[in-house]
Amino acid sequence: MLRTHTCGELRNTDLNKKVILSGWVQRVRDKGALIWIDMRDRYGITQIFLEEEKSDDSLVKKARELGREFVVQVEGSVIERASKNPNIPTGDIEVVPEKIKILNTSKTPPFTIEDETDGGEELRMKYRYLDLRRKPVRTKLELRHRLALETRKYLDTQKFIEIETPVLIKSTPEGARDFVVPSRMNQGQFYALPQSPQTFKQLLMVSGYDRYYQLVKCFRDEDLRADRQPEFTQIDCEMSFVTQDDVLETFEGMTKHLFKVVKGVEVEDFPRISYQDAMKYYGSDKPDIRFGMKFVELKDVARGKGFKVFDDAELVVGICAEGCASYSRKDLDKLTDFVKRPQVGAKGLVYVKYLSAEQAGNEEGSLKSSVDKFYSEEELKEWAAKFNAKPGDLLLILAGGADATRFAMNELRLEMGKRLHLRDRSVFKPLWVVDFPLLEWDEETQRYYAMHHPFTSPKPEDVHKLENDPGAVRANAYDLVINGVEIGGGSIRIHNKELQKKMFQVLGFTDQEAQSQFGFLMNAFEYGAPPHGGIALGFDRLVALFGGSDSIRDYIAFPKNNAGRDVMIDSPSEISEEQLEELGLKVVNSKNQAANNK
RNA sequence: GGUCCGGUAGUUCAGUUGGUUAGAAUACGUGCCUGUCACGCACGGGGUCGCGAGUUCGAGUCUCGUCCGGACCGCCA
Repeated sequence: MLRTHTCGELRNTDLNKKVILSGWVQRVRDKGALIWIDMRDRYGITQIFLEEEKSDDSLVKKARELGREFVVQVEGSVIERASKNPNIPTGDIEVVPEKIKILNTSKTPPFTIEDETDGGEELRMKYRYLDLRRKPVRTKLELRHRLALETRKYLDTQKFIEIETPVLIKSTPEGARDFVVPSRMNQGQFYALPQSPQTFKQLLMVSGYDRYYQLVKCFRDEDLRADRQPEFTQIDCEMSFVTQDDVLETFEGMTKHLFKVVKGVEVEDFPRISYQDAMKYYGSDKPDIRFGMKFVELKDVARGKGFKVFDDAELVVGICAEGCASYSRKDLDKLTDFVKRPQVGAKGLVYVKYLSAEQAGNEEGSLKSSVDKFYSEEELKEWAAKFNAKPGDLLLILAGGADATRFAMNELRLEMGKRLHLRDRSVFKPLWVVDFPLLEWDEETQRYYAMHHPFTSPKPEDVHKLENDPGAVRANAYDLVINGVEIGGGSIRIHNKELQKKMFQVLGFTDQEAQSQFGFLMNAFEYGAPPHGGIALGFDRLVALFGGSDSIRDYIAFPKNNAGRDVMIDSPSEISEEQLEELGLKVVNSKNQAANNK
């Protein structure tokens, strides 16, 4: 037997027991006459204790051979510690060894295996198998496991069944770039890895599996971010004979369940706001509603006073930052620099300080702004009223084209939320964003694209606009947003062949293209397709949100870096001439050739 | 495709206006230490300053290029 107990379970109640432990050497503290060895495994740390005088010479010698991360087996008895350590669960006891066996040696690791490691990101990713030994990383993977388990348990109680769908599928031009896999048996042809199991789950609905789910890897060949990996996991679901409300209620229930059992948090009912209102009040389709600071539009009160910037603007919009009238010139300059960054893109920032009586040095308080030249105090007061601003508050105003200004104001609102500590990681505010537009016009290619995907159904009352005003058609589509993070989205699907055909027409597909790419789905719709709809939640993002992090990388055992590389196994990599030959492929252009050959 | 930040000891970093032999902490090694638990003390080894070119009497430091890593914009139905 290699062990009778783990390194995390022995307590006072185990005194005098003969035990065998196996694990890694965390640290040896050799004080000459006394030697302590911290032994670590997944479950915790147990202290091994030797006295030079009372122990066998060979045992002491063996103990002194141990280095960090050696794998050892210790046989001995549990005793009470002379001086206890209240900071760890096993801190009342220690094990006095009779035998120490080195199961394997270890090189000194390139960084310390400690909660607060000295290793940088790059090194930890290269030696990810060592990084995973660290408790903070292990805790994150344990959280991931727990969420996966509870998701499955909940969906099982709701009569969902998990069905696997294929990974080698067919490339389609819509949406994100596909990862592509060459076929040896069909040279010159390629599989694609799924961006989502979308069409398969819809086919399962046609087959009568009216509640399907899958925790499934999906793949998108697009550039990465802290919250985007080329392979990622979705909680993918589909239901038949449901309305939009049925889907929202089911997954609101699931989300609440996860918060309750995994985090011990009771979240309130999720508000539902339309895409249009989300854009109007937050400038974003994934608003963070942990704090207010809603947009207020000022065009009607600000125009016609000779301030050209506002007069010429399509949109004049502001937010009210509570208690920020005390901001100095320097603070305001910093905010101005923030909005002028190319990533935010505003031309400038107008402020109005609603000074309190104390700040103004008079009895009533006063209003001071960067546009005092154009607006009287009375007029500024009228603005303040629109914001429900109180003395002591600060109004921040941007103007310009509607889309760009909303975008910049969203960035500014989030920045102010951060500065005012209103984005508390222990607070969770989910919401549904509903009534998304069905289509999005793309200037570059001069055509409409499906905002969600081409299988999303238009709202029945808007279907008649498909011909003449496709941009105005709203979809039965919804997103789940939590704390400003898009956690998932879905829709009620089209289940009628004619409507699906029409949708492809609007998207600029010829009948032939639609038939060759999605014919299997439209054919299936002719054999009794039930009304259906579903949702997919980004599992990695959900786990990171639960863990209180913006980056999903730490919650993935073996993630890729921001260039899509796995620096541990060094992939992607070239393949041999023989492999290329078999696949009927030839590399004609490789900018990485030189780098890889070094 | 673009913008920004970084690369100096095993590791994390400092390094002044361009100027003598590039430092600290930690890790590692050796010795001492009877209750440690981030043990302590003493001593020691450890450097292609990412790489290449340029400017200069002289480059870790300035310029250009390049590679690597990180963050972001575009992109992500």
